[in-house]
Amino acid sequence: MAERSKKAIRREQIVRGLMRVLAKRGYAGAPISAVAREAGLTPGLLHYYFKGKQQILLELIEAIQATALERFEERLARASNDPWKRLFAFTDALLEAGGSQDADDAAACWVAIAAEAVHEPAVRRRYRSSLEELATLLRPLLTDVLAAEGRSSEDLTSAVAAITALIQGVHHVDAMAPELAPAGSSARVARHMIVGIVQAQSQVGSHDLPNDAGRRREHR
Amino acid sequence: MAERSKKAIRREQIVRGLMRVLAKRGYAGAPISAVAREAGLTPGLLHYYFKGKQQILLELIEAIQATALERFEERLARASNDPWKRLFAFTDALLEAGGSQDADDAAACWVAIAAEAVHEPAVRRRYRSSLEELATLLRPLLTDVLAAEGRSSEDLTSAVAAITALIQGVHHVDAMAPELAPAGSSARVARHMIVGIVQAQSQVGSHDLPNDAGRRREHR
Amino acid sequence: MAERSKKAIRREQIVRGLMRVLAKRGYAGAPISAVAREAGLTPGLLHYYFKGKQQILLELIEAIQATALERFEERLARASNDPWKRLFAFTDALLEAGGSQDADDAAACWVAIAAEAVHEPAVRRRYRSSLEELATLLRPLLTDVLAAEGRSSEDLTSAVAAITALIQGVHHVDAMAPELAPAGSSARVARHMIVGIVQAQSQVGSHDLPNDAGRRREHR
Amino acid sequence: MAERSKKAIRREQIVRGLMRVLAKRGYAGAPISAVAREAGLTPGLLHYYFKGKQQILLELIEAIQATALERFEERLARASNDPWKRLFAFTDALLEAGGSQDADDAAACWVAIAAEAVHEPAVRRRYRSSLEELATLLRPLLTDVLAAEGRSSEDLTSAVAAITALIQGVHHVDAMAPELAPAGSSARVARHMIVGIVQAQSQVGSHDLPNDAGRRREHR
DNA sequence: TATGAATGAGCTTTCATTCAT
DNA sequence: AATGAATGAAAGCTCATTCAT
Repeated sequence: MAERSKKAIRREQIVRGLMRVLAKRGYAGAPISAVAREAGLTPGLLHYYFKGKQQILLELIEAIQATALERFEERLARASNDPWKRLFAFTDALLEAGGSQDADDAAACWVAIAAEAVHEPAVRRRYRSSLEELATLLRPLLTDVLAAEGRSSEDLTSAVAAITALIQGVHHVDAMAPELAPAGSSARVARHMIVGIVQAQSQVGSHDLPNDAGRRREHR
Repeated sequence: MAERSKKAIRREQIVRGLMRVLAKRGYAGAPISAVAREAGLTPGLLHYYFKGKQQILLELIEAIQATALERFEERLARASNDPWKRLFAFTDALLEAGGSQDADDAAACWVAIAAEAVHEPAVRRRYRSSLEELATLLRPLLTDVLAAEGRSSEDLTSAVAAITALIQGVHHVDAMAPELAPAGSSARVARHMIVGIVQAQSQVGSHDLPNDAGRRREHR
Repeated sequence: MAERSKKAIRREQIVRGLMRVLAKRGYAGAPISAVAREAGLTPGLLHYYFKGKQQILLELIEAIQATALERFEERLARASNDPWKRLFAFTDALLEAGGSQDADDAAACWVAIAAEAVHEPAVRRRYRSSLEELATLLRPLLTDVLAAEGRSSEDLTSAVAAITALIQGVHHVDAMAPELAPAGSSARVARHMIVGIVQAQSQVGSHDLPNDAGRRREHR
Repeated sequence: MAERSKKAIRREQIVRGLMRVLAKRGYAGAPISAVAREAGLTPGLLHYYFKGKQQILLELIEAIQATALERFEERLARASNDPWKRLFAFTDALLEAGGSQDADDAAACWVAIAAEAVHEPAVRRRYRSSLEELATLLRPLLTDVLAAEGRSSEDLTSAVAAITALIQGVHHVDAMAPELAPAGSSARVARHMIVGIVQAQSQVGSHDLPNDAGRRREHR
């Protein structure tokens, strides 16, 4: 068990080392030697615990995802059975930023990871399965909300995709141009948007939206 | 004019070369030699027209932005004075994807550009000013819509940030996991979300959203 | 003649361009393009007037030498028939520095030229013939002084070499560590040394110098 | 100790590699690959032990200086307390050439180093401090000689600069046109000049040298 | 387990020179 | 005479990875 523990500790050390360097300097600016230095280890040792640099990145993706999902679990446990609260437990958990250095680092890393995913098949696979996992968790939460609001679930897929995209976009803007969005407002803004999506759901798909949107008001 | 054209043509050739390679292989995977090959030129010549690799990237950011804004201008010219149509001219222009190879490439590039922006100050500056330009264009469009809907503009900043984030996120998902969102649904989904945001505007800021959200409709 | 003149003017322009860049940035830091810019010409044109970069350097060596010898001629013309004055006309002409920008540039160039001469046979040849020309001019001047002082000319060769070395060394120090020698003192210091050499001449070659030097005083 | 030795040995190997290539081909003609080949190492390894090419050069400057000063220490240890002998221990140590391949290489290197010093601030700094170190060592030696000869030390600075310049110039001529000076005569010639300088010292500063010089002896 | 020396491939960039115009 | 676009060969440097210890 001490053996197993040592290995796990080392791997975690290394993954955290990559996270910190990646957040500050990007993937190309994160040579193994810098990651090793950040982790307090030597370059050679990284290859003892990981087959290659990419393996560390893959594990980082999992780690970031796992951390976000842990936050979700915690919030979910404290949430009542109210479907809205459960849904927001999810979005708040994923959009929590500025709270900790780790959360900020994770957001910055996520952008770098996405860039790698564009052209590295292995990274792309892992990255996609992260997105799919989020979608899988999100789907029942959203279904419950729609049910509670008396809406149909016909365009559920699009709504899930939209929320997923929104989450990515918020990470993006938080990492790159935090001054665009008032500090800490991300989660709150996202809640508004999601409320909007759910409200819009009922009209979606059957109308030419702009005209309809304008007319809807007139009927008031 | 032919003189001016020669230089401009070469630079455009090079920028397009970077765009294509960048979309497929990422920034680190886009060596000057590959960009030159893609552009049908020699590596040395790229440095004749550009001071360095980063300069090409900066020009690419401008080019992508310019192309998107051209699409916006076109749509705006064809749009009536209806504030909703004008707003959607903007979002549709920015989210149009799958239409052309260039548009898809641009979306993929945007992710790579963002990753560079995280740690390259010059790229970050240009990237930010792109986001700010979008926000600047978006603000009056959204203000008009809110006015037409009889809503206040008090939380305009957050709404603009939200839409900007959404656009980035959609590019992200389109580039990385297009199967999450049904083909070509991005622009339509975005319209729904924006309608939702505007509708949500009136309640924003005064209520604790999760609790309120579920009940809001019931009270109507 | 206008044709001939044009060509001569251009070549001089180019050589002066190299001199200025060479003095500031060294040979490796003096690309053809920079020389052309300094000369107000285009890179292609330099190769029209010179076969290659090295040719310009060779002509620069001649130009610097010619300028120094012109200064010598001028001073010699104004000097009386006093052998010492004629000798100092030579050393002063070669060590004049700080007087003009050109003279300072020339000193700095001379160091760069020497460095090229170490490994470029053609440069080395020209450089050596410059030194030999100086030696040739110096020899009769020194002979006359020795004769006037009633000294033998037996170690003339060494004395000439010594003065030549001193001139090079002064250029060296002037270019690199001007604060070591009080401003403008080079020529004056050199005069002192040369007086010393001539005075020492008579004892040179037959004694073990240190012992002798010490004893010489005792005999006073 | 073996650990310390390994690193020190490698660095010395590399510095010597640079010295040999530099002496033959100049700085621009001494690519890292050639230095590595000369040292029996691979190019990548040079960057493992040195941050860059310039760092190797800086270390070479120190090494050459250190070697010369070691020779000086040796000679000084064997010298009596005679001030002349001690002074000549210095000049002989610095002008010893033709004795070893290393000494010849060092002289040729010195010219290349000077050329770099003209335009590379870091090299210039190190080069200057070498000259200043020489001056610092030379000053007390010369002061003692002047005292022993009953001369004042009023123009000590100029005399030190003059001797320093002479040493540089002799290296220069030795490296470039050794046939100008009879083989091995450098040190001997330098002795003569220095004796001359010391003798000239007493007249320095009070007379207009050229006019006076010829007559000086006659008046005695 | 751990180290860090060593390698080699690959990158960006510079530049003398050529040449069509 | 003059331009400046184009080439291609090199250079310095970085870094993932391997491996002897």
